[in-house]
Amino acid sequence: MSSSEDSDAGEQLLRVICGPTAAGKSAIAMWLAELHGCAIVSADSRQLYRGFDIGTAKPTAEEQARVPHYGVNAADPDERWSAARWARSARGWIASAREAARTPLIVGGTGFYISAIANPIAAVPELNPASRDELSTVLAAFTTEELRRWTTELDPPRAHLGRAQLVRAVETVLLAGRRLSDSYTSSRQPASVRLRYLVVDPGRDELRERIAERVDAMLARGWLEEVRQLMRTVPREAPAWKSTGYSTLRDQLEGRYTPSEARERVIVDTRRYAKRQRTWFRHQLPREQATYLDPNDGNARKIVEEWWINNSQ
RNA sequence: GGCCAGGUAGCUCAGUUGGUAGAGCAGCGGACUGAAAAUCCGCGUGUCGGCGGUUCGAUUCCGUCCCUGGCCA
Repeated sequence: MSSSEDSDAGEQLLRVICGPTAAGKSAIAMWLAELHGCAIVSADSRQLYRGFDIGTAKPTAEEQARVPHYGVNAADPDERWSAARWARSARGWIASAREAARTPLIVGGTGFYISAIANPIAAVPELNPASRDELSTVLAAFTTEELRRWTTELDPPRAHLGRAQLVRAVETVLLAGRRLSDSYTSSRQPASVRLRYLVVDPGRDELRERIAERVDAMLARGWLEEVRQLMRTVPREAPAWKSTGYSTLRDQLEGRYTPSEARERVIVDTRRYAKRQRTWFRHQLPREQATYLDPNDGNARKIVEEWWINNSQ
């Protein structure tokens, strides 16, 4: 098949396969990709990082040989990425796929990144990196409650958010003299692409089992050894270490957990991550753009095929 | 079979000198505009092993039965 069905209509239509971790997105994506000659664009904030392979469930070399993948191994472990940066890159990957006559298929669990394709992250004031580093050292000493009170004064619409957001709101006001929330309201731009989501979700109980099985499979494939290697080359504070499980296995290797404690911890952390993802996909997606799929549904294949056809421009 | 210890939330346990109970972990719900596998906000979800008795009132006291662990036979 060719990508001509999707090319040059005024607005791009993009198919997205998303859903919580371990839901079975990849299997469906690989099937569709081989059937329709797609390239897969990984929308995953962790598969980005080189060297973090087993624990991030990266597509295998064999899968990457069968279907071209973008967005995998695109960053060094100590690089700090962002939704805006990812969306910018993704536009390039999508264009490359089309140039290669392949239909781009976005696949991944990082909903925030995906939504940034359709709703570009607002342009915000550039902050001087040196001042920002200096300020964040100072802010690190404040409790979250203190930062929240401060944000209530400086940028009220941001005051209900989490610590990471509070810090950024305060930094922006202090260093740029502007409220972040003002940037959002003033720079609303019309979406340049239309997304059609297939949300893969087998449900809480099934997910629970799949997560435990997958963590065990990852450990059996040498995840611990991978972490041991990474500890030699990747700085302790590198963003890639925030990937679920990695710092726990590092703790195990440093003797702070027994193997069974670490395994349990990783499974629980993964479950919590999946829960947050499910909440996100339940509420943050435009309802009319989303099709929800239980991969164990007897009609799953048919639903996927219909979803593909109905979103062919 | 006898003796001892124990049976309270999904798990590990605390507690009530009689007024239907609370911690940790697990779990559930939610937020999300340049860290998003991040960062935060909210919520005890319970036949206090069963059945009788005493009592205005029993998870608590008494009896009995069941279950678990240990010791002795």
